[in-house]
Amino acid sequence: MDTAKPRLALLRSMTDEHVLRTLMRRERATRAEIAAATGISKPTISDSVRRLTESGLLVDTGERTTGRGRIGSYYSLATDIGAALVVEIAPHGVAGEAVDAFGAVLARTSTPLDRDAGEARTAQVLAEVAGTLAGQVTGGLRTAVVSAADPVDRRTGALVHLPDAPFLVGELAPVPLLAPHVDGPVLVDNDVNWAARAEMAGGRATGVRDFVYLHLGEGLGCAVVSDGEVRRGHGGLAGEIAHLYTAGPGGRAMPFTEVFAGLGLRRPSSTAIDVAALRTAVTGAAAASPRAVLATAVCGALLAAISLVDPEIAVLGGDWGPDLVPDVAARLAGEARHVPVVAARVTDPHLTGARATAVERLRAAIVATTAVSATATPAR
Amino acid sequence: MDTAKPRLALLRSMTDEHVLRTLMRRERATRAEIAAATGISKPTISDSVRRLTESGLLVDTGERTTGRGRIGSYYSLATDIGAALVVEIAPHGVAGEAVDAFGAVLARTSTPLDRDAGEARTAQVLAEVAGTLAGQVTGGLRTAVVSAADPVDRRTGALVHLPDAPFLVGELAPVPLLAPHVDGPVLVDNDVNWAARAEMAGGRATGVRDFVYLHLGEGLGCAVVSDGEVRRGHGGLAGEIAHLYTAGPGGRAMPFTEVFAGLGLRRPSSTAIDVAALRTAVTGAAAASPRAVLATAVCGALLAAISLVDPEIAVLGGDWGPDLVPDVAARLAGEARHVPVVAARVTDPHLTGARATAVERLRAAIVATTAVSATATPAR
DNA sequence: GGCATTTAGGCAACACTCCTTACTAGGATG
DNA sequence: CATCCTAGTAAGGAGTGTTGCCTAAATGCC
Repeated sequence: MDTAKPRLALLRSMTDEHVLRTLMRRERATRAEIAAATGISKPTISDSVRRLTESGLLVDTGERTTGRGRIGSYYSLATDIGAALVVEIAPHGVAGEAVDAFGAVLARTSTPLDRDAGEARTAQVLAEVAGTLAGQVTGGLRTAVVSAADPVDRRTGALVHLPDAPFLVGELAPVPLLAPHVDGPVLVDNDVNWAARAEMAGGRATGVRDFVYLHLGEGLGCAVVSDGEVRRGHGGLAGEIAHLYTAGPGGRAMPFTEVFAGLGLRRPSSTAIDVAALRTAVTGAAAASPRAVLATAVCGALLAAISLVDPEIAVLGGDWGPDLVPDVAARLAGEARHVPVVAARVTDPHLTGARATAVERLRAAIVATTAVSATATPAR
Repeated sequence: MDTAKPRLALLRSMTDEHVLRTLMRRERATRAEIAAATGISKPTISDSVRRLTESGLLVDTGERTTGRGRIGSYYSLATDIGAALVVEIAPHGVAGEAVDAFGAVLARTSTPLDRDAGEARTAQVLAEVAGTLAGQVTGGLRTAVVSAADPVDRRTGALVHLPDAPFLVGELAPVPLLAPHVDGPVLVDNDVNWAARAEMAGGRATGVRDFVYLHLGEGLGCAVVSDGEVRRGHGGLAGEIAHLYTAGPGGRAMPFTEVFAGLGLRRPSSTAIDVAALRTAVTGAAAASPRAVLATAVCGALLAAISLVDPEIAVLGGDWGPDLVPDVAARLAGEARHVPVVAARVTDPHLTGARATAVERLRAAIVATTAVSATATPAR
């Protein structure tokens, strides 16, 4: 049954949720202001504020209203209500933030890493970042959201290595590493998905409920957004397009990743794309050919996405994705089905996307403190 | 704000919903039975049943309990509470059903059509089927769910013709055609998506939340199920894979549909696949070659789906899809990423899938009769 | 300076919902 | 015929949210 059992306590917890969510948007407010904002009557709001203050979630800030009329008391969320951890794990380093329920960044830290620092070192740095930030917030970390530059197993949150794709961060399991510092759930997803969420909330895909975000950098990735949500698939590997068959040099069908091998655009003894070499090949005057080959290959991947997910637009991101927008758009326009192709806009999209989700989840955790439990009492 | 305003009327409507949904599962029940099933107290249930009876949604059936103890009265949904229309539009004819809130089929009718009956004739038959069924149910048709053997525009519900794909049913707009006979919303989706929903609810994909359903018949189609829902994409064209680039004869990259043109497996002067010819080519002893080409092409399409949506399994349906399961499975097993490939199981999947959704939507419409409106009263 | 105005908040009464705890009704069971 | 068992009812209570009126205190106008 999806409808909760009707109990008076349910109404009360709904009122409390309205009050809390209002104060997550407004920083501070008097009871009369909360009543006006929610449409709930003043006595009911007063009751709720008294309850929430007693349970420690709200505090009287000591500030008082000025201006005409009776002086009112301002209330706000308690300062020890907790924070959320946001972490970005990339081959070049680990960056972390602690954000509060308003979305404000309370603390920030980052540690650079050598390209081949190794998994043990990365794990150590990740734990250090979490520990540092946990020590800087009152109320502790109540949830964590992690962006990792590798595919993520949806169930365990661990990073996974796909054959013929670069393993940038390496064998790493963020969930157990963060558990000592975070008192709550840890959500791990790959950086491409976070970038797509960032574009959806304020970037080129604002308000778009169905689109794809193609990440073209050292690795190849794609985020699939359907009905307003990033879809991760059964194991979390949705959008891992390295093995997608596309058109390579000479019109031959081949996995996307092999197109780069064929063009000699891979880093030495690696499956990672050599971004510098690729840019040179693409910008060189006499180099019309590799550029056209790449545009065709990208176009093939886009056609697969168009066929399967019917996006409203396609966003190209990553180190060299935006450079190819005109070529891909022109090439795609000649196909039977096509969509607008635009370049990604959000800078630092991985942290930006993860931050918004972290705030959401922190807010949900706070609200859940007062929510009536959904477990129905056994029938008699 | 996603949380409704807390009002006492909300609790009451939740109680009413519990009562109604219980009687949608049980056909008839006494108030004490409803109380036991929902966990809500007997007096509250009695109140709710009185309200719902007065408003005409429930009726005292006149039946009485037998056995020890005081005699109880059985209640059930009113017979004039309405029904849902389920229609399947295919090139070979139009089939329709009227189903009640229990999922029982109240009436059924079908009209065969010639292959080239034309759109006007199809529209006429559709309206006739709806009119016939509307006249056979008390309470009228409160919603309709339509399965059509062509791509469907998600916003308008109209059938659309994609280039280089067969247009089996033709230019048809079911929504305005059904409007005179249905007092409520009309949902149109293509037959492949309904088949996938049928496999999800009792077929090969029972309980699977992420999978793809490949329809291989006269046309080529695919249903994408992510997080337990069929994803339709921006315009409703998700899964229209005719133009997906895959590997054709000689390892050349080409749109899926052109593979069949290259093999001479299209109907004369048409973009539709010649299923009879295909089966002959595939079962013929000396015909190992076209069979391998087809398996490879299907495998390419599957790889695209695996890359983009990460399914748990792949289901092959359609006229000749199940025949190719062993070949495709073997071919796919050699790829870097693969999933189990199984044959579709549900017979008559289009009506089966649509029926379940129709019942769901009918139930929701009935419950909405009593629900408190979500529109908050303006703040004062 | 005096006074009406304005606004936050408190209080009391009310309406409503659900629950608990009896209690009643009336056929089965022995 | 006494007892048991069960559906339903009645009464009372606890706990919501709302309305309407009141107070307190600062502002602004005359």
